[in-house]
Amino acid sequence: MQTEEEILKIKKVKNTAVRTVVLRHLLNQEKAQSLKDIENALAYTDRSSIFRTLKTFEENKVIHSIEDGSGMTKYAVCAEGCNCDPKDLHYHFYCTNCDKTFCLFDVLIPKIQLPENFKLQQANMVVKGLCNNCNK
Amino acid sequence: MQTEEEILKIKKVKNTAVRTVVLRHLLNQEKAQSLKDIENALAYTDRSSIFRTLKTFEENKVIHSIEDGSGMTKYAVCAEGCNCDPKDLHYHFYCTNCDKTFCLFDVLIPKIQLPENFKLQQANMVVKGLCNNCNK
DNA sequence: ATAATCTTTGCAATCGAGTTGCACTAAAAG
DNA sequence: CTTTTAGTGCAACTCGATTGCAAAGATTAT
Ligand SMILES: [Mn+2]
Ligand SMILES: [Mn+2]
Ligand SMILES: [Zn+2]
Ligand SMILES: [Zn+2]
Repeated sequence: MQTEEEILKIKKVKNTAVRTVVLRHLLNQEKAQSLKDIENALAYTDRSSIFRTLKTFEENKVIHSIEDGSGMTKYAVCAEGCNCDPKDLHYHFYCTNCDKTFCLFDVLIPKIQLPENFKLQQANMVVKGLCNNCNK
Repeated sequence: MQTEEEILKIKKVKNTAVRTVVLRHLLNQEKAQSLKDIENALAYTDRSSIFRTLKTFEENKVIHSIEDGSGMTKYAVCAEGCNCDPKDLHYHFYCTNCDKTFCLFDVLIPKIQLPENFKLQQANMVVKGLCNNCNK
């Protein structure tokens, strides 16, 4: 597991106080975080600073965003070596009971055969249902 | 192809002026429509009426919604026989160039092997890239 | 080291998609 | 026809996202 500093160095994002603490928070969570989640966790850091940090992280592929339909965009740290291109595609699971959203890095995503002449660039794949904790 | 009246009858949704015109509009489009798209197309119908119509349609499985990451939820008429359960899952394609979003009814969606004890209920699968028109 | 320049941060204001309360109208039931 | 229920239009509001701006911090040039 890489440290915040290593990740930022690799992704060529300058290290600052806010960036370090936001990235550390994301690394410590198992579920993808919304802006509000992060804001609540980091009580003394301003929302817009976190917001801009997330934008910077996303542009530089430190994190990726997930639209899970909850109304708030969620963010998760990219896997080591991820370049946010089609080969790094993976599903996300949104639990309709506990609201957890996380990356299913281990679930194989098959090659998607698009119609003639379509070009795949990215994807937002969200599978919804009950997580193991809630499916009882 | 079913008429608006037939669809509403099958789905047990009472037919009204607003509902007919909204459904007709959706049927006439090849791409999924946002609330604003519909509002613009139906100049004399109120936004909140369209909004509530869409909610009613979705609850009764006349249409399904798509979160394509554009910031606006899109809506598309369900295929004949669709019941909005896992077996009716299909991908959606969002063209990052022309902003069209549509249902890929013809692209096979493989069985998704979820982790132990997870239960699949629905999904929001959006593949992004260039459509055949824009990929030139 | 100091000054000039660029970047990041915090705060407040704003935007806009989505949603709701309420009164009015239309349709269905009695 | 009268009562009840459902649908509509309008205005107001919510809330996540985004932006303008000035202060603070970091970097580069002199
Ligand atoms: Mn992910
Ligand atoms: Mn669809
Ligand atoms: Zn759960
Ligand atoms: Zn296109």
